Amino acid sequence: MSQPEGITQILQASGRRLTSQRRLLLDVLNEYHGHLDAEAIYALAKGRDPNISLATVYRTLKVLKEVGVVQERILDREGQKRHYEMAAKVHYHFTCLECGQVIEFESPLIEQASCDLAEQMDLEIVHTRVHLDGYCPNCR
Amino acid sequence: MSQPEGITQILQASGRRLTSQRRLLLDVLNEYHGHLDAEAIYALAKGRDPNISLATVYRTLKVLKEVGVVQERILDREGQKRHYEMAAKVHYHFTCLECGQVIEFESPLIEQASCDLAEQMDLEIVHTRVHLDGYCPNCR
DNA sequence: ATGAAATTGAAAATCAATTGCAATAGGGAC
DNA sequence: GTCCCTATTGCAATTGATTTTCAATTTCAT
Repeated sequence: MSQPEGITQILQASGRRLTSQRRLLLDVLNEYHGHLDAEAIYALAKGRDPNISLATVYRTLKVLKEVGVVQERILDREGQKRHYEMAAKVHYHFTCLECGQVIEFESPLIEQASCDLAEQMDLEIVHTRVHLDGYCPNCR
Repeated sequence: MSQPEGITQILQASGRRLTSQRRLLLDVLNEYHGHLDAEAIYALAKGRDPNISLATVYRTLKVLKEVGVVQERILDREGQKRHYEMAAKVHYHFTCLECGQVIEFESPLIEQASCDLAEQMDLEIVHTRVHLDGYCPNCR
């Protein structure tokens, strides 16, 4: 019930299978809709299936990314690790350099900037990554 | 002559020294103003000083980053490695997913979007990362 | 020139992410 | 339901970028 029906089909359409591990990870991602890193996802998943391995987490995230169900982000300025979330409508992120909180936002202006550029330079833009960092109201 | 005078001062102001290795890396970064990764910088530097080590390259890039002389970027969507360039006026990047070419661009719209958000959410924005990928005119 | 402190090279260590392999488990065909 | 082929898994080992440790060297204020 926690899975949108489509996902099985999406996976199977590309000859993939919906295993219990994949179902579990989808559950986790759906429930904790923040921006989890692989380690955090692993920890949460392990709480329900102690046998799941970190390698499976990475492999599953890769698959879910490929089929467009989850999105991968680099949220910390150091870029050391990646964070994952269920694919949602286009939005961007702001990270507070002090407390680490992540704020999501949308921005038609940015979309327009990207369209402008595409037209002007004759590009086909597939993906737009935008990330701001700075200080949130509490920390500034 | 290839070094802006300021850099020595900038380094020394923070109790750092301008060593031959640092001078060399600054030369390299100034001459090849593209977006080099640490390995490429290392290769170029090694051509002139075979004794320089990769660790020094990383350490120096870190220092130059800290004093604001170079900027670090994540240009490939995989985010596996970082690229470096001399700090210049604010600009963003587009990477062709096919041929890998990087196109730089400026965008007042993006700056405005970021200012708008800052005001609206009461944020202080320190840094704006924007990166587009897609296909360049030749590859689309 | 002297010396304290910063910096270096080389090798080892980290850390996130990936991969090889043998064992396991989906899920279509019967 | 049973069979079988193949995708997937867990585990351990590996990769690849970056960082750190440490003894030796170099910078630069005095």
